[in-house]
Amino acid sequence: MNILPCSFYNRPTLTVARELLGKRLVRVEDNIRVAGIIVETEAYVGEGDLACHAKAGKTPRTRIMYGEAGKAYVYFNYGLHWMLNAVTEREGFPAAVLILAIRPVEGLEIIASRRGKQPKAKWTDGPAKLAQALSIDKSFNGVDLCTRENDLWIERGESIENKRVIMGPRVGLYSVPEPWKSKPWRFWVK
DNA sequence: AGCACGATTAACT
DNA sequence: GTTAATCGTGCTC
Repeated sequence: MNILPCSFYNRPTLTVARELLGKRLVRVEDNIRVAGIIVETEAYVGEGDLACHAKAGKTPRTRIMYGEAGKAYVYFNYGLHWMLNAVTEREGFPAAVLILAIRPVEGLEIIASRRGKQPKAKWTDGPAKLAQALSIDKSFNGVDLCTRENDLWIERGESIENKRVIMGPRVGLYSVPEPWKSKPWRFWVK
């Protein structure tokens, strides 16, 4: 079985964010695989991280992040967009890894049908773009990513050497105070 | 019940 | 570089 087990996610969030690079995000629609290699992630770590939604504590929205590692946390933003996260760390500690970008490798026709108005390089190079390309919305909030049952999981993929990995500040955190705004908790493949 | 704002995107100039 | 699109969430009254 190539699917990453829940134990993969039940570790420090920064470690999971780094190791998700090169893994294969898989979505199954009508028995057709739509998938891509993860090339960019960000870590959101606990109530103390003022960039993390869990800064507001346990609410209906953040409830999933307090649950078991290996669940999907999907939320709606800017009144338009869905974002996919993987919940990390032990139950009770709210943390997750946001999947920011993938490189499409399977189901290219389906992706093109949803993203074809844009050039290929921009099909899945943002969190809301890949959610649209893989048809991920609120119905996936809270689903288990560690099984084949929910038509959404993450598999082993490519090995990414450290020298190909760049770390930098997370994006889009306009009103987040320092030092959280500048924490180098974004990881991407060169 | 009302309000300000957001882990973005695409289409502008 | 700037900006509209668009609504759920969490906070205040």
